[in-house]
Amino acid sequence: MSEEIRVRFAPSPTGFLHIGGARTALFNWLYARHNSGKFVLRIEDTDKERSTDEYIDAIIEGMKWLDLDADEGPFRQTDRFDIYKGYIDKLVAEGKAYYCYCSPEELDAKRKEAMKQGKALKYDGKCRDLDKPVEGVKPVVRFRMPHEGQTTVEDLIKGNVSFDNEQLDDLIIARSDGTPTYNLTVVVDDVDMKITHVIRGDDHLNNTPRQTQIYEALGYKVPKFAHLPMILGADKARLSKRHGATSVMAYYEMGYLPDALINYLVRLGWSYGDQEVFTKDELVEYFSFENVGKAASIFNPEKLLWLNAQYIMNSSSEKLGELVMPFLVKDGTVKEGQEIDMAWLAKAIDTLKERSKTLLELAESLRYYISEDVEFDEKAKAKFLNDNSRDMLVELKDGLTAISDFTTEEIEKLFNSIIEKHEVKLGKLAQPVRVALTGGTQSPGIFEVIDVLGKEKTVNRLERAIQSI
RNA sequence: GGUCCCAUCGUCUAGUGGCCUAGGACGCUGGCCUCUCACGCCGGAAACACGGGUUCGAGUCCCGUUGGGAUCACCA
Repeated sequence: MSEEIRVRFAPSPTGFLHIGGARTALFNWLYARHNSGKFVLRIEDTDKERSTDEYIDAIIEGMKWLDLDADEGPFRQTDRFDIYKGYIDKLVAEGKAYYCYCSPEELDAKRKEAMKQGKALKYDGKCRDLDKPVEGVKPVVRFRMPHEGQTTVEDLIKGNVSFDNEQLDDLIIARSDGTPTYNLTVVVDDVDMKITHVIRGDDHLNNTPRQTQIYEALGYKVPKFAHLPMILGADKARLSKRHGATSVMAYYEMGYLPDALINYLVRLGWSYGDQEVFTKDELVEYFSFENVGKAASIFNPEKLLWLNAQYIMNSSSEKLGELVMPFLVKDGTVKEGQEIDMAWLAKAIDTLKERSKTLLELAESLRYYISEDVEFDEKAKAKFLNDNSRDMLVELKDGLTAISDFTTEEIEKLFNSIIEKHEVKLGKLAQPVRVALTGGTQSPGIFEVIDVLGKEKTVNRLERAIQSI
């Protein structure tokens, strides 16, 4: 019997959950679900200077929105300092790590010098063989890296990657205040949490041989690795605020559906033949590292927008009604405490969902259905609400008022009789009506709009438009 | 600069030596549909970075060049 697959997402709470982190979390989640394994969330907050509880909450909020549910955690490394301490002491006792008394300033100066001379920026090993402590200096602990041979990382995505051990320097595993650093904690935790596959961004690939050495010094089996290619901005630089929104929750605010973001993100680096749109179940079923590419990819907001439109189009109007409510409340279309008939809202959304790329757009369009009055677009009013259309609008208003059976069929008959009488095409009447009812020149089919609005609102708005001429 | 990774349309990608006259998707674009806007449908422009090998045959394998990225903290 094979061992259970266990993966983890291990963000550092020094910022919000961003696009890159979300993609890493997603691939971990997919791998766990595909293999019926476990997905662990671990917060790497050993850097107390930069980590905050707010960011921990923000990361959890982002994952919750994306519905990337963890099976275990969140674990916090700051709760585990005793564990790391034990391992650090053990390493020192066995001579696999040593105290280093060099000051940060001294190290910095050496780095700059090395940079100037174009040499490798590597710790020179000054304290490596020191036999007694330096008085009055709080030392850091350094891991004693081997200087000879090679370390090969077996990566599920990149293949075998070899590094000369000569390259590896004696990295710091404990700060002078005794707190552990990343390269130690990540190894200890992955061992302790029985992580079988380390799936992370390929910016970690260069760290991997160092970590491999630590695994071996501790006497543990190294897990499997899968280093995901980076997500870059349009200028091929690392994705940052300059490239637009990078925080996952910003996409919530812009009216994106979580599944659309997921679908977009998964196709950045992964593919399944020519398929573009996937359900979550399909993703779980199809996901495999064999189909993960090696090259970095560029974040393309247009394609995400298109996917979001697809997801909106294919969502039920009832569900969209629920999702769009917060946006309606936020922009004031729906007042605090105002009752909205959700069945009616769904009917309104039926007419709008194939012309809304985001929930924000949907909310905006919904305004002319929900609000009492509509504001006329100046140019539209000038072009369509004028003496040319006035008579037809009056006839329509009177005709609609007189209709007892307010059905689309009857309404269409009325429209036809008016345009026949005036010898014009439907557009000549439909556009002025559209402006009268929605305030602008773009909307769903005019009969759909009237149907959603109902008799009273339709007649009132026509009256108001006529008065404005 | 050292080390490591990477390289198919503008972008995401299919391609695992002959099925490639290189396929799909976004975007762009011409048309159809039509009461507007969308949706949808039909069509178009658009790529194997370059140079050497290996092979009967290379987008696919190897080497080099070029280009891009990552990393080199008492950050993770």
